[in-house]
Amino acid sequence: MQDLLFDFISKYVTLTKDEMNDITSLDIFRTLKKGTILLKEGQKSKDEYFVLKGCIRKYYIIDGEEKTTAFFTEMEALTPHCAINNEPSEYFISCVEDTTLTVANIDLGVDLFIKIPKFQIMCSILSTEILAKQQINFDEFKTSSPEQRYLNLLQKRPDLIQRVPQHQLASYLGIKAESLSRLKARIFEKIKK
Amino acid sequence: MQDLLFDFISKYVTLTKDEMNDITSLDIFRTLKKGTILLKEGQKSKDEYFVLKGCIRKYYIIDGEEKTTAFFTEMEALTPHCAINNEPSEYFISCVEDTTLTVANIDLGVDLFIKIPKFQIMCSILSTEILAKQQINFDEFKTSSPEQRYLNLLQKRPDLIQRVPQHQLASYLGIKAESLSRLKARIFEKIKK
DNA sequence: TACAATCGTTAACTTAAGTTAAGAATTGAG
DNA sequence: CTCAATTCTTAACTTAAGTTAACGATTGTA
Repeated sequence: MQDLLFDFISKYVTLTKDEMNDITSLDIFRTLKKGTILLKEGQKSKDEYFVLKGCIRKYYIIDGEEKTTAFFTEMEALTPHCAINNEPSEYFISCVEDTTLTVANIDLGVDLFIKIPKFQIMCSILSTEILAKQQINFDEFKTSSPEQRYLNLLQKRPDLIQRVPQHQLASYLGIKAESLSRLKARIFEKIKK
Repeated sequence: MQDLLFDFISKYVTLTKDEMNDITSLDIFRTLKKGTILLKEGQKSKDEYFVLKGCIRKYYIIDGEEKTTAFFTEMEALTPHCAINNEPSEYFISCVEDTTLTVANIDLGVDLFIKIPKFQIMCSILSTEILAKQQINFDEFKTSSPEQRYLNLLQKRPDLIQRVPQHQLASYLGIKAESLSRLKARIFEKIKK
């Protein structure tokens, strides 16, 4: 399982055997059951997550309703806002499936930067990449209808539609579960003709 | 006008007189007329912008229609996607008002990093800040209705509503201009009661 | 100043999302 | 295996956004 992490890292920087051992000895790998809550609203935590296998989701509870705003699957990283600003979290993070991930305290990350300076390079590349992706996602979301968003998701992350409960997917698309059902039926009608 | 830039920088790092002179001598300040187009779809450019006074907007043309996805006002920076990936731009950038900004080639930015290493620190702080803001904005957008988005904007960026054409504001809120007019009338009705 | 273009609003009508409720299918726990 | 909870879909109705068109106000330009 750790190999998944090292394969990922190797795309950005080359680690020595010693450095890999340093990382392994940190004991940051966790396997969690579906439904496990990693972070709750109001909670302070400095943990960052990197998904190796499985899927986690970020959601708000607004007026008693869950609003899912993001999913993170294999090789995706999530640094909760509260880990940066040290304020109580405004959202929840939980496992959509049984999930294996790394849980790294953000301060421990800083230690690593000292021990393995090339990690800084990787992180600055990664954060640029994530920001760019984020901006494109936001633009696409703003400029398209729920139906277009669904079709777009079908192209870009077809796996998500299969592995995620539909009511979570609906709020991820900015609509209600009932609307998603109708929307899918509508699309299916069009294809049939 | 340059003082605005140095005031901004001073929040992150302290520059010496020499360093300030280095920056001034780069001749990166531009004042542009309302309506000036900084970047067109399909164009390749390595320029990054930092608004000192005025307002610029980023928009797509989709099926012949302008879709505005972002505004940048005083002390906000915009690095177009094409400046990073060196692909033709997918969107336009133009001046909403007469605008003074810095235009810096991204390669020139790299030179600066070598000449003034502390700029790297500032940039990594800035990119973390921007990513965090971006994520919160996206979450707010996803979890709220057009009406809530408008009310939210009224709280957070009341100036935008005044200085920006309503049809541009509408697409920024993810709706059509006519819907924005109705939405405002609706809100006004509620307040009147 | 005069004329054209752009802009903002209103109205009537269409389409799709929100709401409420119900029921079938699936999942999970005991 | 069984029962309860969760999930997904469908339906009927409401609300709001999209569409098309018109019109007055504002802006920019010749």
